[in-house]
Amino acid sequence: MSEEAVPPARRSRRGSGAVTLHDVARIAGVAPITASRALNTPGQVSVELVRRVTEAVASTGYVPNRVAGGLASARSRLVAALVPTISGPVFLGTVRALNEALVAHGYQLMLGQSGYADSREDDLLDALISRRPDGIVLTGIMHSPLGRQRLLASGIPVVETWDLTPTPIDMLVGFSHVDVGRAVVDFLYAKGRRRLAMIAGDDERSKRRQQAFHAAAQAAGLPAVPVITVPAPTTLKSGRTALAELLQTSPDVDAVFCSSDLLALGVMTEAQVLGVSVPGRMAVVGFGDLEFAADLHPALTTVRIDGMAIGRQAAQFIVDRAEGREVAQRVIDVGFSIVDRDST
Amino acid sequence: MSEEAVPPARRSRRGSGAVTLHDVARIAGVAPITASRALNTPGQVSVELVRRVTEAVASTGYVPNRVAGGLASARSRLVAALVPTISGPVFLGTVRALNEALVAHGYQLMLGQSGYADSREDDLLDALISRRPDGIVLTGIMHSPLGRQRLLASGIPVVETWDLTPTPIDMLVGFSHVDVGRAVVDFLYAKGRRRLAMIAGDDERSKRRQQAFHAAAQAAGLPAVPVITVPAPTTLKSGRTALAELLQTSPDVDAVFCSSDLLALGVMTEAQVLGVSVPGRMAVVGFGDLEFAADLHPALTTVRIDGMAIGRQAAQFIVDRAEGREVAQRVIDVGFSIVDRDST
DNA sequence: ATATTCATTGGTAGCGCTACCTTTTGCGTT
DNA sequence: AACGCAAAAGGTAGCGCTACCAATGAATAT
Repeated sequence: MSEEAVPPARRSRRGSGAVTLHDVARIAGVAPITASRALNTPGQVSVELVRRVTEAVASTGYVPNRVAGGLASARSRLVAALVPTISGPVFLGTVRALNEALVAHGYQLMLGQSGYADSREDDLLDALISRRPDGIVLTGIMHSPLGRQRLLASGIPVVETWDLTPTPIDMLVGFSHVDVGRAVVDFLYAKGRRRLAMIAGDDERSKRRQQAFHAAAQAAGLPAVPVITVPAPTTLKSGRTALAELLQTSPDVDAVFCSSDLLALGVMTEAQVLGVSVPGRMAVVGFGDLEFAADLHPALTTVRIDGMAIGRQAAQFIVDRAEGREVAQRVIDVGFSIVDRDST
Repeated sequence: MSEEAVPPARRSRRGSGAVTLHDVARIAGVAPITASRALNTPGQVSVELVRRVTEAVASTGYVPNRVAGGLASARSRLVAALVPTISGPVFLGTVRALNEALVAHGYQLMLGQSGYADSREDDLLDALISRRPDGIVLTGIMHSPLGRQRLLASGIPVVETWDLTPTPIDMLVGFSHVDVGRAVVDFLYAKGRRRLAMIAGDDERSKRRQQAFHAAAQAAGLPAVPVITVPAPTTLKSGRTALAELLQTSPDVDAVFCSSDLLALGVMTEAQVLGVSVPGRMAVVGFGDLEFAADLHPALTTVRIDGMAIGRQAAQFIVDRAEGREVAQRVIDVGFSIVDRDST
């Protein structure tokens, strides 16, 4: 006689309790899919419905769940950046500009710090790929064959930066470290310097600059270039100790090319302590043109890299790819310049 | 007579084509859910099956899709960090340590840069919340009422850092800027300095230190403290110009408290140019104890904040919450110390 | 008047994973 | 031999959103 017992209108057993797009749609009196369009592609929905949906969003405090959106659309709108360390000020401008450009397009940046050791890089790469980012930006070039294979297999757009290579994985924004080494030799030679030295970090790119520097000096008929290698990341302190060591072994050096501005600051600090006049007895050239370089005393001559431009271009590459546009020019050389200030 | 036509074994209309957990399970000859457990909670699965699943993973190059996992489990394993700018070196150590600690627990860090203007903060907050992070770390305190409400409503664990407040949103790791201002006055007074000045960034926390500095000097019966305010983020350049300006109006100042080490470096640079001896005629105190402070010449006396400890503790807070552990002590004062070096 | 287009709205079916529950298996107990 | 019980394995049903397709009606073309 009695109806079958009504099934206990059981509330979804999971569910965060947060406002969902369905709630918004119900309140606005439209279908969920219409609410989705009203928010994502309002051009496809009548003005009236967009208004109602917008109102419902405001009244509920709805914040879309982009985890769900990402799963459904296979576009996470997340981009991963892989840097050796965020502490080194060199890549900071790149990361900042990258982040700003991405946020402007509705993307978010995930940070990955590999350390200067390659070993952790592969694990980190898997952790990042598991988030299915729409792009991966590497500072430097991926050398590990496993890493390359992993990236290729993932199908995720990749931008390598801060270097050039004839065999990029995908896209690239960088400049030639070999050219930098050569250009600094030419620059110092033109200034009348003949006894050149270099203080270089032990990372891949520093080494490349150092070798080119060495080779160019030799080609110019200059005496052998003493090189002091310091561990990455470079610091003011290692600049100081490196100069002290350098002057011990090669007291007649008249120009030092440092592989970072921080190193150069250390060199200038130590020079002042030792009573070595800059640029009088010794010229100093830095690398990076960090914000403080222009305001040191003496103002630091340095190799200027537009790290922010690198970041912006990397963001552009990835956004273009994510929106389905073909990237015509996959390799961009942003070049560099030597900013001639008072330390040379 | 004939069987019904076999439905066209239509390949899923979407799908990225990537290897999924189902593929792995099929190859290992187990149910998908068992494969999931073999990877996430291997203790619940027999050794034999774990081995087969692991093998299948290796043979296919499977990388789990944490977007899907995050949706299903309502745990994204993503943490958002909101900083004014990544360029200011002050928070860098915190972000680095935070990231390292999070990665060690399988979490990934998302970066949000609000700029020093509050206006963009609310939008950015929504963008971050839409990713449903398992935690949000703020550098500084959230003051915007809208932002506070948004955060509270989201139910996401929040850690405010680098400051103290009687009304934290949730959890907090910081120290008292007021105490810093006072302590530096005491320190300089004990060193015999009487004509104190301050060069302060125009951000919230600098201002608080500055006011306390001012008040403490007054309380000690010292003459009025001239203050030069410079825009955030602070730079070496603004330190130089600020000192020049300061000496113009108050030539008899014998101690300057700078609201960042970079500012202090600028002050020392300018002092050297102007022939003002440090610490002879003027003492300089920085803030932050950045890596380079100890190696300047003269070595910089500065307020040491353990930014990395702040980052690690913030990570601990969030991981604890995410794993369902109750956080007993929600507010941690990491304190500070004055590192007495040669500039005072 | 009919066919054809287009703009707008809605319905269905997943995306790849895990929470929750059920079933099966292996083993010791009485 | 029947039972109980824990461990191991599997089934089902979503998480909240969007791609794809279908339906509707209005406007235009023939």
